[in-house]
Amino acid sequence: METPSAADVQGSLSPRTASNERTRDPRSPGSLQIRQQSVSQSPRGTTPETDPNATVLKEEPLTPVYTATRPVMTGQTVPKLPVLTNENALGSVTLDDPLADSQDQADDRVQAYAMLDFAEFTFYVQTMQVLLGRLVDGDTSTEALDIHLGPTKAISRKHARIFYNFGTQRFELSVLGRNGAFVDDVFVETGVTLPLKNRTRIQIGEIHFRFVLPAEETFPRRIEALAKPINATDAVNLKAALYNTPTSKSRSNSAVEIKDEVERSPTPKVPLLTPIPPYRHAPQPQAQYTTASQLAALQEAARKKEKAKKQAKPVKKVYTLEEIPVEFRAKPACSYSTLIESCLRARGTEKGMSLSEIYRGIQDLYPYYKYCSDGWQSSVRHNLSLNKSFKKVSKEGKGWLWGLDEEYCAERDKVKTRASVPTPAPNPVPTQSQQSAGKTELEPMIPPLSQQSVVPQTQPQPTLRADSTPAPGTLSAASLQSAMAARGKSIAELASEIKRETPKPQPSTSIQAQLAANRAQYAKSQPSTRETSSSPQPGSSVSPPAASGTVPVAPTNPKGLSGDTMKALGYLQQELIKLTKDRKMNDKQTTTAILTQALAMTIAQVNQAARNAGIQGNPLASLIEKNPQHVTKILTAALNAATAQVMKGKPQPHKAAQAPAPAATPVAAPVPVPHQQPQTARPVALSPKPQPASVAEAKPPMAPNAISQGIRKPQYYSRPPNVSGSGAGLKKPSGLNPVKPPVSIAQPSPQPQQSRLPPQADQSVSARDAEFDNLLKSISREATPDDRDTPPMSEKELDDLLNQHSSFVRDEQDEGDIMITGEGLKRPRDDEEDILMGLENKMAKVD
DNA sequence: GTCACAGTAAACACAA
DNA sequence: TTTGTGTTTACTGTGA
Ligand SMILES: [Mg+2]
Repeated sequence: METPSAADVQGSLSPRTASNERTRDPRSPGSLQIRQQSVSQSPRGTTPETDPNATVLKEEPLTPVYTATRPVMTGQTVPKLPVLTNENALGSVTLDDPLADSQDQADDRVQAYAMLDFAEFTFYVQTMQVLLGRLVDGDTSTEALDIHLGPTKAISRKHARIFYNFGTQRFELSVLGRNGAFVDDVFVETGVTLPLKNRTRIQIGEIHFRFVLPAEETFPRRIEALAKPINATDAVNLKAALYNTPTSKSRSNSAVEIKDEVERSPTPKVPLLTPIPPYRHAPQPQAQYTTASQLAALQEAARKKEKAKKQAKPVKKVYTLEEIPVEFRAKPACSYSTLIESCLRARGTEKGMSLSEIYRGIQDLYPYYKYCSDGWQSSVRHNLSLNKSFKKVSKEGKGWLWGLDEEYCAERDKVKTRASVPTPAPNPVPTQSQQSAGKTELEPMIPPLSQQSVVPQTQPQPTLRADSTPAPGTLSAASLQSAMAARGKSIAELASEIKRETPKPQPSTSIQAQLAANRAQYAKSQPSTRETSSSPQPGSSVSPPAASGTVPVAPTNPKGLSGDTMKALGYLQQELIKLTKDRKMNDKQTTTAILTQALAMTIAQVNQAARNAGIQGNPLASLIEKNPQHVTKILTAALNAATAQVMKGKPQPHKAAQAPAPAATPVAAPVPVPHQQPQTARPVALSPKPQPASVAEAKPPMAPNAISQGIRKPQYYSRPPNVSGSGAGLKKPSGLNPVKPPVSIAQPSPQPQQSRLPPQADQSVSARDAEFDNLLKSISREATPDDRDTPPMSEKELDDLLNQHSSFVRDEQDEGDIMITGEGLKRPRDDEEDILMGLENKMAKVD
């Protein structure tokens, strides 16, 4: 095996690849080192060794010579590896003569700046930067990746960059991927760069690793710095690779490929492409190894153990959003007890059902549970144990056969019926084909509107739930959300429905058109809405009626809004546009939808905050006056949420709102809130007690695993608003639960205050409808100073203007990536500002 | 603020 | 020893 000297590496100005070769596998004798390897001269010929256990699992056509496709750092030299020359940091590291024969060191030393310690391998950072991401065939830009993080689209093509910052003299991590990353269990959104300390934990998608600096106690082996001066160009081009020769030959420009199978297969021929690489946990390098044989022995033992473990317990497939049929993405809005009961009724026998049968039954009846992550089984067991409705019928094998305690059920139903408004008896047994057929199913089981929570499950983090909280919004937002809640749908779903259902020979591009669509949607859903007293639902109607808030914003003025309100709305509009300037826009319809939604959300949030704080008067105007930054924050979060929903069509209304602790981390909010006092900007006037200032910041005390599970254990659908979740019990059997009023998008569930809000007063459909209309009208009418005197723009003019936005395209590079967090949507574009300013002006003219 | 309830997770014990 | 099963407990969020 060729191990070019450092001088060779250093001296060459030609593009080359240095492979960071991992050769832990004992089956490749003498390869228990990681060494710089230049493949620049003859990538095919200089990798004579063939190791079937190569890390790189994917075979590709041979590439003659790696050609750098990345920008090259020029004109800069690195006298020494900064990290290692810093006494403070790593004084214990011995700096070898850079010109020393690398072959001598090859046996037990690794020259590297740092190490990325993955679960199954170790990547030695031997270059000034390392790119991590998802390799996409045909996308040459991804060929520059140093580490392939697997095929899952939750990982962006260029998801992260680890690089040495010469200015700060440290390694830093730039999060490039849409879905962000977790750094030391703290979510870091895209666009953020932060310093890396020794042993920093990084999680991208489901891939975990640590950034390890070469300190004796942490580095598995003696890591030597490439102490000699090197040309920065070389540094960039030195691509460390974790592969062995056979495949490395064919992948001269690639590095680590994280795959599922194959890796240690004796015949790593066909790469298996699994969405999430449940990669094997190869033995981690142990410190203090001095000989290759020792290392080999330990590694083999560990590997065997790992293998056995793997065989015994196959990794459950983790589905990506795309893989899950749309109709099964939402968790059925019924409690576990309901699930179990329905299952037992549908499939139970005299002898009962075993636990595993119940599992399967639930999965069959509710395919959602086929796709969601584990954890629900535990809840089922818990429920079986706890709930007296279920009793052990007979013993079988390990456990019991479970059945229904009909007596108890009957009693329970009686109590239920008494406690609530006349309600159809629960018939929790869905027909087998209901959910399977993709219907909204559960019809017989749950009142039509409370069927499914459509909140996509992304993470177990507390999320806003569209059907778990009373609609707090008063203004027009209420009607928008009422419409959503009426169908138990998320905003995103509703939005998509609006898109689909709105008769739009022409896409409705104007605010008015959108309004009309919303109105239509609202009206459509209204008849089935439970939250309004105007249309009482058959059966129980325990849910709080859609509240009319205390917000007196033109509550009785269908034609016009008060001056304050107008002013406030104008402010909102301007802020919205400001915020939008930094974003990549989409087609006009989408843009309109986003803006409309963001507006509605914001209003709802403000109203909610006001109500929480017992604010009387005009909360919007009041808050703007007292704490405009807070308003901006809310607006920002709402914009994020709206953008996520509209753009992705993914029912993840709360993702933005659940931005993991933006205030608690160096991470900025999805869109940096301008002029904001960091972390301290709290709505003094509106927050008598500490409460989340906005959706972006609103965050409950971190529940265990809350954030960390976001990526670590992707649950692509947030636990549905446990319809039965609260205060239900016998009083409110989930199956009988009326639809919960919609939650304000801008209102994260973690806000405990919201639950204590007085329910909104009833409001007639038409009133709210008009209000909604008026709101947006007024907003669009609110002229900017420059445009006050401009003549109104015709609908066509507006459309033409908006058409300009249709040229906005999505991020081509990451197109197809799954947006998990609903954040990171900020995509600046140079010409956006002009266009948006134009939009702003035009909007002002439109009426 | 308190309470009840449901969801979730974990610890633990037990049996196959 | 591992895995599945069942119980219990703790904690959290939600709604009344
Ligand atoms: Mg029981």
